Parts: sequence; structure tokens; C-alpha cells
Amino acid sequence: MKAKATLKQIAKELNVSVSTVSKALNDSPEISEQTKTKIKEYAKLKNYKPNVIGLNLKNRKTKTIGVIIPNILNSFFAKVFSGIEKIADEKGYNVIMCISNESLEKEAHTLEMLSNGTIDGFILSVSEEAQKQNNYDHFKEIINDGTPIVMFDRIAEGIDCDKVIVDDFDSALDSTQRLIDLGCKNIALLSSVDNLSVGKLRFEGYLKALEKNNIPVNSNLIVRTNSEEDLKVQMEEVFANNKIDGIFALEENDSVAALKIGLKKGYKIPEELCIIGFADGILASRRLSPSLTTVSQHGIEIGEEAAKLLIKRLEDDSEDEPPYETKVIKTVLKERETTARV
Amino acid sequence: MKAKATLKQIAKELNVSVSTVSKALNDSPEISEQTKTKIKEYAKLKNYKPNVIGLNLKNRKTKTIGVIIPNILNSFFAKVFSGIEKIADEKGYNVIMCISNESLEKEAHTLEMLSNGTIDGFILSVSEEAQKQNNYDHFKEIINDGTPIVMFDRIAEGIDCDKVIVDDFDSALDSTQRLIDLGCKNIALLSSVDNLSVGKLRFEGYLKALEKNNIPVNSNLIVRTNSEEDLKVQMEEVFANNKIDGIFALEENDSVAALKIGLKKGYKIPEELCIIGFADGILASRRLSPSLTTVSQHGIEIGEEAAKLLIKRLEDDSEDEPPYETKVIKTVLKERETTARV
DNA sequence: TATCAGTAGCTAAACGATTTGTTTTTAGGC
DNA sequence: GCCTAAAAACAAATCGTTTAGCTACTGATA
Repeated sequence: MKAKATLKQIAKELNVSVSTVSKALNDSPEISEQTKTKIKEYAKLKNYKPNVIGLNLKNRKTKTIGVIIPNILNSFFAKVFSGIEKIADEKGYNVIMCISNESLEKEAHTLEMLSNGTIDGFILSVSEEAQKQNNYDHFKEIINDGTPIVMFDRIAEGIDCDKVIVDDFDSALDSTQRLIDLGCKNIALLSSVDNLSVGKLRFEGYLKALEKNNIPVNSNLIVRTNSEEDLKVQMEEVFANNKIDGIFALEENDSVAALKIGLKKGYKIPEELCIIGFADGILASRRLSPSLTTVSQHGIEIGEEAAKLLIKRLEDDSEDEPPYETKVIKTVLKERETTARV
Repeated sequence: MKAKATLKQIAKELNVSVSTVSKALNDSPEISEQTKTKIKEYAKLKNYKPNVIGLNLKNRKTKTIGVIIPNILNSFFAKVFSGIEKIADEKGYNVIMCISNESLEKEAHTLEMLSNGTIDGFILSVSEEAQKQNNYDHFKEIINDGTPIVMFDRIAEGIDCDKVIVDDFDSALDSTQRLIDLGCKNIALLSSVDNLSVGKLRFEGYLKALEKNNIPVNSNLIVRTNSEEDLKVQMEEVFANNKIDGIFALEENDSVAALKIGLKKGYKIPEELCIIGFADGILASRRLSPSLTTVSQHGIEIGEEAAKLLIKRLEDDSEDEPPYETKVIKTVLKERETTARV
């Protein structure tokens, strides 16, 4: 393990002072061209790179963003991350990524651990456990300590910070309306994310659409749970006991499951049964046959917006904090075979 | 933005020296119980947390691992990352993640950027471009500078460092053998990763199996390319001009594509056509119907091993470097419907 | 020959923490 | 009342950088 070159070593070697070396490498006019080239050449030879830690300490910032994601195996989050990474890279920031694993404790611990000089600010999506318990004190504390947070997708209502969200309510409303326009009268709702903020908003959008069209709500067609396993069991029941002609699923997995059961029960899709589902990521919705119509969220764009908001705040040095913003990223309905009625 | 508490401030406030505060908070026996409690209480009140940057500078290490992944939207890498994160967390390390986007330049730039004190060591999978050009100088440089690297899955042959790989050759051999045992005589090979080290090894495994069973290699059945699009075109040709009864696909996407075309062409699966494919991640192989038999790689375990190797090296303080290790993580053949002949 | 301006480089402080090596205070023994 | 040893606290160096403020020198001008 070779010792890395430092200003000190170079200075000693060339018989000049540390500040001369520093200034020479930074092209300060205080240093003569001759000395500059001498020092630069030697530095290059020794492969000198300024130690970032020393700089960080001096500048009191790290140019690093901490990202906390509930679950990396969910490709929606992966997409968002890749958006964050893109912007961060453009603006010269590093990105640290940690996984909360949907656990409140891990989330709080990570915030705690990184907020001590490691990072300048956070971008995160709230863990399931925190949302379930409605426990957001850890966020409050960090923000109070002066570390800015940007929340995306799953946000903490009542916490003052920048936010990037999807228009869950409107997209659910529009999607349900689309099913109604296609002639569906008995539209089942499937949710395995009922404990999350996004799940609630989407459910409300569904209700609103029914109301607008004077379709009575049939609670037998509504499955709201927190577990995928549970969802499948209940879904089987709904299929067994009801005549349904449309399905609106709040999660990609839910819609895939619905499609499979629908096919198994012998429904003709889309002739007898239409399906629309939210698509978090890059799951195989478009590859299935029939391919699934989805409400697509622009994960990358969400990440980009979040990163922009955070960096803007970090680099703002006006006296009083600018007000917090909430950006809404619109979804698009990607129509595929499960709604392809003629 | 409240100013964060520092030792200095606390010292001034309580009229003691900085060193007294530091020692009190670290429970040094040099400080009287009385003073200790006084200082500790005040620190708690002010929500003091030691600034990590100061510590890093002092200790000349950061307890942070840099992970470079070619593409986060590939769920295999996501899995590996989650394994790394788990071990890192257990051992008190942070993880920085960056995406090379399969680009040599971005990969080199990231290495450069992080190797200046930001991280203690790297875990990475080589970008496609670097493998294609066989250009590994950037790795050499970093290792020479004293920053250890652990490579996983896609490794750079000839670079001296710790490695974690999958037994690509053996798994390909075994899978092909399995197809042969099932009675397949005309086994097509589909690869959209022909430029990657793993692609080459898998291809060789396939050849070896044929050779062992005295099956002549039929080059009309072999599709080796670097693009998924291209693969589909060529695959159609293979199906059109040949009678095939088995498919071995080197990538999850390839096998999904093969299954779709097979079904479209009216093959009965698995009766007339068996399919086995490598599965990188959590794609829908097991959800398709018929569900795909896959060679599953233990992504999480690969990540865990890589993290263990790196941390072991980082914390080793023996005079001479221990020799580099290469760990092989075995795959498992997950038999599903596409090989379910009776 | 002072004085001045300009150039080239150096010294020292700062960032936030730990730690080695003093110094000060206190209590006890005679 | 004096000395000594233990206990308690402090000062300063260190990590690697930047930067404000000086110093030393050169050559030109009055």
C-alpha cells in the first residue's frame, strides 16, 4: 500500500512551502510560471490528487447526497435512483445509497449515521413501517438539525420539506374512468399497498370515478390489504363470487396476479375483462400476453426532479430559506392489450 | 440552518478545554465523574454528534465502500448490491453506489473521483465497454495507488485483485447436459451478451457438453450477438430454417424472447421444445406460462462475499498483503415447466 | 540613497476531532 | 506547614487542505 502523495510531501521534496504547492496547483497568479510548472510536473509524476476529506473539512460540505430507498429490488426505486445519479453527476455531486428495508428503525439509524458530515442532504422515500405508524419524528429532527430532505413518491404528510410526487389521485381517477368508458360496469379494485400513502390516494381516485359516473360502490369487489399473499387469496374469492368486467390494480404485482387468475378462470381478455394496473418499474407488464395496460410513472424523471430540488437548496445561500416546493410528475396511461377493445 | 454543535462550542460554553470535552464524551478515566456527567448532559441537550469528516481526516479512513455497477436497472446487480449493503451495515461501513452505465469513461472517472479519500475500497462489476476493449488500465492504476478492488461477476482477466464469480462454465455445461438428458438433440444457443466475459464462459460450457455427448456442433443453431434486437431477428431465422428441440439462453431476456417465439411458432413446450436460461435477477421467468427453467445466480450471496473479502482486506494490518482470492459462488438449476418432461 | 511598487514566496490559522505530553489542583502523610 | 503523589484538566500536535496576511527581494523612480 503505497503512501499517497500529499501537499506536504511535495513541498518537502521540492523545498518550498505547502501553500506554494497548493497555490501552484490551483494556478494562483501569486506563483511564478517557472515554479508552477516545476510543481505541476512533479505532482503529475507522483500522481497527486487532493484528498477530498481535507477539502470537505475545510469547506464544511461534502458534495454528497444520501439516498434512502425502502427496497432496491423494486425497480421503480432503481429507476428513480438512476435519475438522481444522473443529475448529481452532472452537478458534481456523489451519491450514497442506503436501503431502509421498509424498517423504521433502519431508516432512522441511517439518517442518524449519515447526517454527521457524511452527506449534505437526503433524498428518500418513506419506509412502509414509518408510514404505517405515522411516525415521522426522525425526519423532523434531521431537518431541524439543518440537513435538508427531499421526499419522493411516499411522502410524510405534515413534514415541511421539498417533495416530488406522482399525481396518484388523478391517475387513478383517469384510469378508472377509462375502464368505465370501455364499458366496464363491475370494476374490481386490487391493492396490496393499502398502508402506503400512495395506496390511499389511488383508492380515493377510484372511488371518485365511480361516484362521478353514478356507479354504486360494491365493497365485494374491493380488496385492500398489505400482503401480496393475502391479496391472491382474496382475489380468488372475488372472482368466485362475483361477475366482474374490469380490474384496477394499484400495484404492478397485483395486476400481473389478476391477469393470471383471469386467464385461469377462462375470461377472454380484453373482450370480457379489462385490466389496468399501476406499473412501478420495469416488470414484465408489456411482455405478458396479453400485455398489460399500465399507469406508468416516470421514475427517472422523479429522481431528476428530486435531485434538482435538493441541489438547488444546498447551493442557495440567501439568508432566509426559500419556501418548500412540491413537484407533481404526471403519469401516462400506456394502453396495451388488456384494454384493447374495438 | 442551525449551526451544528462542535467540541469547541461545548468547551467554550462550559469553560473547559476541547480535550476535556472529547475525553469526557469518550468516557476517559482521566476525567472526573462529575465533569463527565455535566458535559454529557450538555452535549445531549445540544444534540451533539461528532463530525465524521474530522474523524475521517484524523483516522485516514472513511469506513465507506464504493460500489460501481454497470446498470442498476438490471435486477441482478440490485440483488448483489443489497447483499453488499447488508454486510457493510453489519460491519459499520457505509456504501456509495455509482453507475457506470456500461461506459468505460464513466467507470474510469468514477474510480478517479472516489479514490481520493472518499472511500476505502471498491466493489465493482466491469462495464461492457471496458470488457469489449479489453482496457483495464484504470483498475491497475487505482490498485497501484493502494486502493483495493473486489470484482464480481464480470471480472477483468489479468488484473490482480479479489474476485467473486459464478461458475459460468460449469453451470452452462450442466444445463446443456440436462437438455441432452431430456432427449434434446438440436439445441440452439442464444446469447445477447457475447462481448462479456460471462458470455464467453457460458458458450464454452455449452460446447463442452455437446462434445462430451458426441453431438456435432451445428453453427446454424448458434446465435451470438451483443444486442437484444439483433438477437430477435436472428432467432426468427433459426426457428424458420431449422428443426430444434432445445434452447439454451445465456441471458434472462433471451430466454423470455425464445419462449415467446417458440409459442408463436406453435411448439408444444416442453413436449417438443425444452428451454433453459440464465436468470440474472427477478425478471418474470417463474411467472410466465409455461414458467421458465432457469440457472439462478445467488446475487445476494455474491454481494455478501464481495463485501466480506473487501472488508477483510481493509482491516488486515499485517505487513505484507495477503494473496488475492477468487471465490466461486455456485448456481442452482431451478427446474420449472419448460423442462418438465415426464 | 531612500522610497515605492510589484513579484514571489512564506507563515499561520482554520476546519473538527483525537491524543500525547504537560501543568495545575487536591489530598494525604509526616 | 511542607512535600509528594495521585487526580483532573489543559495545551498543542496531527490529519490535508485553503487562504488571509506577511516578508523578502528586485528594480525603478524621485
